Amino acid sequence: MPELPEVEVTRRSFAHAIENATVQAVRLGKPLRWPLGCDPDRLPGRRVRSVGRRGKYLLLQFDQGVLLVHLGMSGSLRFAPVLPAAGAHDHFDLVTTQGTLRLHDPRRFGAVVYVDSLADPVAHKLLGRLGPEPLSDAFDVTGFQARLKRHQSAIKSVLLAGEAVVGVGNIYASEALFLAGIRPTVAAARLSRTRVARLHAAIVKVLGQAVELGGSTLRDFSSASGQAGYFQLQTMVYGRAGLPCHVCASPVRLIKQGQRSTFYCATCQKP
DNA sequence: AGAAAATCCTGGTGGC
DNA sequence: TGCCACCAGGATTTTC
Repeated sequence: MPELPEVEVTRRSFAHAIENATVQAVRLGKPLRWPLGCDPDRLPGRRVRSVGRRGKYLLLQFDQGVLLVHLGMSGSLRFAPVLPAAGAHDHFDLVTTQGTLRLHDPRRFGAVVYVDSLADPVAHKLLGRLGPEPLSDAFDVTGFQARLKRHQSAIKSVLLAGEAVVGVGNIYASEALFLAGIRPTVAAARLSRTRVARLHAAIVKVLGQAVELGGSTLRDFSSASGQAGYFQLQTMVYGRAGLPCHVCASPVRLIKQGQRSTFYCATCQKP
């Protein structure tokens, strides 16, 4: 399940290789979350300028227009000079002079959307409400606390919503809250400045570390070059319900928050 | 208005 | 072994 680190690892794994390539063809498979938003025949001839990222969206910047790619829950990208024939779950191919970029996504929660520019209303609808990037200077304690103050709901749910900070998904939300010693059920607005600072540091640390380690393979994540990630070897609480906490040995608890699983240690994480 | 629930989808798993 | 109910979850849409 790709969260920000997986998306960033994917970006780094093919950004350089696809830069300056010219699009030759587009192949569409089954429908994804949203329609492409343009006639696929408009894309051949365009040149790939760069591959950026905003939250969990990859941004393929052409000399004219931008392709937004979201991996959803089960999506992964491959980029190689030659790829085998498309399988049942390969729903998008961008064939270029330097290789083919392919989206493989069994559950089809992912999306590939074309916009003429990031100022386009469609792009604004998808990207406009996103909070600051956690691994950039735009993510600071003061601003983070100000945004948390606006939400009375549980801090775990607020992190997932992506308005206070973008890119923290279900796995890393549990992990960051454990690192910060904060109970996931605490109302976001009630966190003290000290605890917000701890959470801020924890998010930066856990996401940064996950990027360094190549993302998570809790399901079957691999980068666009096929390299698996290693983060799953080091989760402190996620997926460890009933197992002893690595710090204090009390059993890790599992609760549901907004239909999502949350893992925490009742001893290490204070309400 | 803000928060919770429903929704999309399919592979994997556990029970019988 | 087969069948089935159920779970996983990002982000939008709908309901409360």
